Amino acid sequence: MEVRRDVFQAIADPTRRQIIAMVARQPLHVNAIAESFNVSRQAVSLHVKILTECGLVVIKKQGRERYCEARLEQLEEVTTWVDHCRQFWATQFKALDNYLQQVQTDKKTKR
Amino acid sequence: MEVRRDVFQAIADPTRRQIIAMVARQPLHVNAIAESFNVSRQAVSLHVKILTECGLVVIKKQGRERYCEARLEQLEEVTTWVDHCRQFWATQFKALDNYLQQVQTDKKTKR
DNA sequence: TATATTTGCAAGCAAATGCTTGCGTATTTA
DNA sequence: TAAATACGCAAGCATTTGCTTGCAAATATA
Repeated sequence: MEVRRDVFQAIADPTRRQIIAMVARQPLHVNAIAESFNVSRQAVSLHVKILTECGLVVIKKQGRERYCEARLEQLEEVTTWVDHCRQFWATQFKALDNYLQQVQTDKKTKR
Repeated sequence: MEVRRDVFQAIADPTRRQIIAMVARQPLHVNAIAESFNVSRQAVSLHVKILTECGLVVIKKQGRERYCEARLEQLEEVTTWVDHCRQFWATQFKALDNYLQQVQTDKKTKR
């Protein structure tokens, strides 16, 4: 059974984020990606491997080259989590609003 | 000058994501957070510190307790990046669409 | 078929990460 | 004032991460 990589962890690395942004524009093979970075080809290759392991990138073999294509559906997990948190957050402030309004009403009633 | 922590790195850890989700619902002090986890108070304290360093959480002192409040504006950086990538991605497919449509048109013209 | 190119895999290593334990400090409570 | 509570800091340690170098496999080219 394959251990599913964590998408959040995958995008934590700035180099990997750059790679994702690059292949989102257009599919690229590993060497083409590596040319844009100062690290070795193997380092890039490893980053790509991590990205494929969490489904953010898929490899299409074409002869001896391997093209990396972005699969950004996986980023859904990230936006979903962010939205989730934001929703709670908004609710929290709404509750505060309600409370303040209540205080205001009480004041009026008292007066 | 303070070294700004990376938001992406901050949310890479599942424990920290949980902490963010918790304090997004309501402010909590460190011990209250720690009770929900199996790790030590100090471990949680360290996670909170990391979260404050990247601005996702602010500490409000109240007596001897320190309340952690969420500051989710910082998550903007994450959603912005995701949207950015998605936009390129969509453009890529649009380009493919245009190409296919062109091929189709050419066929018709030829015929 | 011999050589060049693209790539993955494995070993090794320094730095970062996440955790624990022990101790000190500030604040509250008895 | 003395004890309890909430918390940060620092040291120590195992694991993970990110990188490099060396080598082997697959495919293309001469």
